[in-house]
Amino acid sequence: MRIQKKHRRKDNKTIDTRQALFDAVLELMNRDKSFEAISLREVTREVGINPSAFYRHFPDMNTLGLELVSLSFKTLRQLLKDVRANPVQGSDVIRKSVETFVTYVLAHSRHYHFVIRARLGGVATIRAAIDSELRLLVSELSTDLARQLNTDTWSTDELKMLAELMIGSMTRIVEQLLIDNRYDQNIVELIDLGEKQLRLILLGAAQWRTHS
Amino acid sequence: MRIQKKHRRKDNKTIDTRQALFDAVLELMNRDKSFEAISLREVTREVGINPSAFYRHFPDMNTLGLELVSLSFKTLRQLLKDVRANPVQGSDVIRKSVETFVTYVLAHSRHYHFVIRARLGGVATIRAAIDSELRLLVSELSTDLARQLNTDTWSTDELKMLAELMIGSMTRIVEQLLIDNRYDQNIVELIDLGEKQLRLILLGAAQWRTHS
DNA sequence: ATAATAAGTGTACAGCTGTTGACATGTCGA
DNA sequence: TCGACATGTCAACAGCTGTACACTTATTAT
Repeated sequence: MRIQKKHRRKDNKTIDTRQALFDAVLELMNRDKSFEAISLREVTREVGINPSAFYRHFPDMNTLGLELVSLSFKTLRQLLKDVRANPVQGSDVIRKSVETFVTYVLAHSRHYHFVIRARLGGVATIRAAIDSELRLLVSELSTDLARQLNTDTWSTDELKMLAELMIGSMTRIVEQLLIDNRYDQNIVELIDLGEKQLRLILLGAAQWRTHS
Repeated sequence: MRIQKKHRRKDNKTIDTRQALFDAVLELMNRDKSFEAISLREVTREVGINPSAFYRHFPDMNTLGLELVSLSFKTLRQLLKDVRANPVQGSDVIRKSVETFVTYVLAHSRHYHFVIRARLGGVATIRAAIDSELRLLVSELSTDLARQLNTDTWSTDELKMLAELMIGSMTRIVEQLLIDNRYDQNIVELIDLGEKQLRLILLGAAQWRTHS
């Protein structure tokens, strides 16, 4: 029995092509194509390889898309891990959180651009993958919030409701940030918007049921 | 000079075909195709006419999509007009508002399904059209809110921020309601979610700057 | 050095696409 | 009645698509 080993050239050409395929898809989406509308041949054309060579790396576009989803969320998960390990300090926690978040999103803009666009528009399997990743985020934030809020007045469902509201708000910010070059409306304005929305939500959360 | 008149058969066949083209697109999107991925030929096939006949009604798919946008928002505008003319009465205003909203959306589900999906995923021109309609909604809601809130503590930007938060929340509800047959998770739950989110937002709004 | 394997090329195929032009048919006003 | 016009059919086109198969070339382990 033969031992299966990873094949790679001395210049890592193999891995580069695979990466180039990812990049090509992201680039084409950046040029205003939805994932569904990108053809296999377009991608290989962009990379500069023969259409047949695509199959050496992925069985079809769909699985490429799915890998792109988990790849994109891996970087987001990294951000959240960093933040949790090294919590935001200082007086204005909310503002700084939004700022680091926006900075991070812009640094990986093409990944998040892909996610935002494919979340609703694309193929069912990809949509489902993104959805389950987002659900994970919501439940993670829920447990984070559970530690900070009074668990007597907050049920599990209500924590989820709050988490969804916060993530929903941030999602809208990302949408406005990345779609249609609309970041010409100053980034600072969007950070301001996100900050105020979060602040208002947390203000509401602080009053939740204590007023009744 | 000849007077141009609308041509219609006694059975209104003309208008029916046009309507049938709209319906075909909505139907195909309901079968999980993004608008961009629907071909002209598919639509005519669905209707049962020759591909060439399409051009008798629209110059291309894009303008059909644009008309579909304004058509969809026309019904939504009607809802809002109704609500404003006949405001929700009784003890639980928020709950009833969310209920009527959800009912209305479900009654025109295919239109809103189209809007939700095309808002981010589709062609640039259609995206822009939907976006400007949504901006209009936000500004309308802003002026509505201005009448109900203390304009001393609420600036125009802040009113817009609040309106965007509320509409964003409702948009998420619609997304969950219409995408992926996910309304099997009971509709009542979604109404509950929407109600609580709105309640929390308004709770935060009530405290906005009065606490400082 | 050689055999195995990974990666890429070239060619070919049937199927679908948008769009055109010439033609047929039904509807209605004059 | 008849001509104008709206609507629809039919056949054809060039172009793009995904995928298959046989092939060449590079890389690596033994």
